[in-house]
Amino acid sequence: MGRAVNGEWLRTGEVAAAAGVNAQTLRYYHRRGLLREPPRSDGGHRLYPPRTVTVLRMIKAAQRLGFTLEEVADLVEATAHRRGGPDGGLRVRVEAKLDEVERRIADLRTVRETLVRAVDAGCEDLEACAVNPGCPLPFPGPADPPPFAARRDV
Amino acid sequence: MGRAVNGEWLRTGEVAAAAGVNAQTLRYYHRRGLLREPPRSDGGHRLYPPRTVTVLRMIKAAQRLGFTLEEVADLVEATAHRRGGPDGGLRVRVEAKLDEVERRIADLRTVRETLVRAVDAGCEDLEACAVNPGCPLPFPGPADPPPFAARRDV
DNA sequence: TTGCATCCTGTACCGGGGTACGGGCTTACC
DNA sequence: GGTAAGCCCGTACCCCGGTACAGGATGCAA
Repeated sequence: MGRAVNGEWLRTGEVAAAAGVNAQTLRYYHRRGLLREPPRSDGGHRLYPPRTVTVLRMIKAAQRLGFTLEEVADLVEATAHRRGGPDGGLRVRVEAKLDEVERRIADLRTVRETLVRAVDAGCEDLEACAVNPGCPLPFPGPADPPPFAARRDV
Repeated sequence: MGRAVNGEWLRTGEVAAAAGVNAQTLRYYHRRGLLREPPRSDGGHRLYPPRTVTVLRMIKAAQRLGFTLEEVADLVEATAHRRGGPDGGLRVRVEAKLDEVERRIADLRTVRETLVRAVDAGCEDLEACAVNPGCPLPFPGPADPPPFAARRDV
């Protein structure tokens, strides 16, 4: 398909399709500061250079690695201007995210152990569990109003 | 008059404080169907039995185990009416959640490996990475512009 | 020149889990 | 019986990552 606009420029829908995102998402990313506004046609339609597709794929890749859009915006901005060294602080940010991911894994492992113990204990009623000291569910906080002493130990 | 209702009943703020939640959260849980509406005073103030505090702690415990409020509502409803067996299907639900948590852990482990490789590779520019075959970042789809791929899901 | 696809903007909405605000009534204590 | 704290209700707002819709304007080919 001969790319009408002399093969150099892509329209919103083309970029979106090539990157596998919704066209509305492009506008959203402009608002969020993740993408710079591209030049426009005389009629006001955005005309993107082909590398925008690459940028979008990069954004999606970073998201899959657990970066929020705000963090991605910062990543893009930092590496574009090479703030904080030759890599724009990219390595530092990746390492921080790695720590974060490791903490989340650890948390989830705790959750998993608790669920396993709950299955083993064969709890059969949430309310009974709440007052049963053998129940492994992690009840929060201090004392109940008297007759109902829920478990302590968080 | 006198300490209304003789120490048996708790007011919204007392329940909230005892369970460690915001008082507004109680009303929210009523709307979400997680808590039944309690009786009211003549003036229309809610008067809770002390076990509501236990129920709230139970809800918080379930949330920490990864259940959404919708799932918790279902859990409460199921065990209250003992749908699907003596435990109201509690065990099945806990096992399902356990699977979910394990999948989540596996996903995060993949993410972690990718981050580790990214650090090792010393990527110094997101855009360079995107076109560098040695870069471990998980770019979606094929190379730069065309093939109109439409992958969804992250 | 017409006709249709695509694009533009602003605004509203989804789900998840709440929190905050304002105006008015109740309760508790002195 | 006065006063302040506490509660009532409806509604709006928060974050996050988008998605949808309405009502016009453009682009492009036949």
